[in-house]
Amino acid sequence: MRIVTWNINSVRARLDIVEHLIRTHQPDVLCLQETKVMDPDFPRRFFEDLGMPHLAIKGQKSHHGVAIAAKAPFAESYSLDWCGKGDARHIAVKLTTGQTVHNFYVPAGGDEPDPAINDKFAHKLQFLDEMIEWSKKLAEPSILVGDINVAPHPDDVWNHKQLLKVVSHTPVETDKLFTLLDAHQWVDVCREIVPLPEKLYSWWSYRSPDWSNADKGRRLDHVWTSPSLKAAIRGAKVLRDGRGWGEKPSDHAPVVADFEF
DNA sequence: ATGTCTCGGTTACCGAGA
Repeated sequence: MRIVTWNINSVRARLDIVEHLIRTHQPDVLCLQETKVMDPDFPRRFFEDLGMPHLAIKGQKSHHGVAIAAKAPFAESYSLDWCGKGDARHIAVKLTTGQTVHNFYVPAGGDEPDPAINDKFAHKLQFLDEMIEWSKKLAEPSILVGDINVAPHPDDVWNHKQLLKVVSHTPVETDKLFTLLDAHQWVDVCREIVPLPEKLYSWWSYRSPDWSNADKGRRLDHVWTSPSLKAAIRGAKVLRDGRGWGEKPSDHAPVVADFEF
């Protein structure tokens, strides 16, 4: 079972590289974030034609939006609301093999890491708090993927010291992420395969010219599993090359995880 | 402070969000 997560930064603007990902890496379950499309306009036919006709989508106009496409049917699917905002940041599917896949797009949090003056940062912290409470009560076996918008470890960013005051790597965010990991004893799948202190990133800003050479990356995209699924992990990798696919790449690379089930 | 993208509203650019 191959599960891939990718922040696509508008699915309709990047159908060419979504097709490339599906053809070259053959995910069984593809989780997308920032689809930026309302549900009636989602390119269903495109995924059907590529052999992934089973879709669970939660979109809204212009911003956010999540989707799961799969080769095989789901047992069920649903979306949860976070922070009472009614926005499109979560979609879940229960696989017929028994595991539930939760696909998240956590708020980015704006520029200023101070909840007193930045509502977007306050929203991000509240969102993570709700994920912590939810994780405490969550049933196994679960898989959590998506753009969490936090790079937890010093080796998840290109320069730990320089990023301590930059939203995505501030202590208040990384502390919450470790509390969140603890809340379900989540297994950080990529770090099982690529252990610390090796550097590992999944996002490189559009604003950094020559992104690959500069390599000012951050690991914002994650795949976590319940403890009971740890023995089923068979591999994981960030498709770094994916950051450069197409004429107009996403600023995120796809993350691939393989399981024996 | 800057850099660069997408989307949508009102246009052949601009503001917001990331």
